[in-house]
Amino acid sequence: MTKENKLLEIYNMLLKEYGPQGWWPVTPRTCNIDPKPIYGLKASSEKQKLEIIFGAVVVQNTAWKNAEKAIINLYKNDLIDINNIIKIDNEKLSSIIKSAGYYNEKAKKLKNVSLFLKKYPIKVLQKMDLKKARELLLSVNGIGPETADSIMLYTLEKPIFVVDAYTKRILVGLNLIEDDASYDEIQDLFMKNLKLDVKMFKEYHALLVEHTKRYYSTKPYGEYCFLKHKII
DNA sequence: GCCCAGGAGCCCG
DNA sequence: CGGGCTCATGGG
Repeated sequence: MTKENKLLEIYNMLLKEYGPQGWWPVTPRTCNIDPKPIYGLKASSEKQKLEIIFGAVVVQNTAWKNAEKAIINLYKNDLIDINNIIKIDNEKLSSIIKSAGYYNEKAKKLKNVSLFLKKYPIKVLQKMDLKKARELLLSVNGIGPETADSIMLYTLEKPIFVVDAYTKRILVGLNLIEDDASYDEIQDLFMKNLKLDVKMFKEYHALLVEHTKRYYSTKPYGEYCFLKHKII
């Protein structure tokens, strides 16, 4: 099987096994009393798009449940708002996102991102050339490759494949890449062998995360991974 | 007590 | 350019 076919086959099998994941979870527009990010919604409002961007920062190297609490707390304090984030003092912001861990760092990051978005609003980034938008995002202190690509894919809806530690772990497990493969290398593998499809890229990344939770979170990684027997 | 979670920046050779 | 260190809470 070619790599192209393998990558597509993996996607189809994961989708069949787990069903659509509906990433990225966002709080419904009308739900302001008891905010909670829900899977399977379309981020239609500007606030929902901003929630995804802030969420991408807050969830860095953190369990989603811990990040989710922080996002809900931001929401309740009317901080899914660029200007309010810029206004609030670091110490107070830190305490609000405490549950997500690295709260001092992440408070600074949220401010950096907000200042950036004031200069380059979401709508402006959306119209921009794909490579240019990614480059600008990466220039923000606190936005690395995975966070930039998550924003590109889930907020700006650009056809970029999001790579994370899990993606690599699974691909190494299936002997599709070497364990020293770089971020860009892995991203190229997906983007050069698959149709550039935003909807599919969103699902694929989410499915890989789900697959990791089941088969690649405890060593030895991928021991009972059902893909191993089917992907040759 | 340990390990890990939907990473990134900085420093150092 | 790459490896090691730091940032930190909460659940298993």
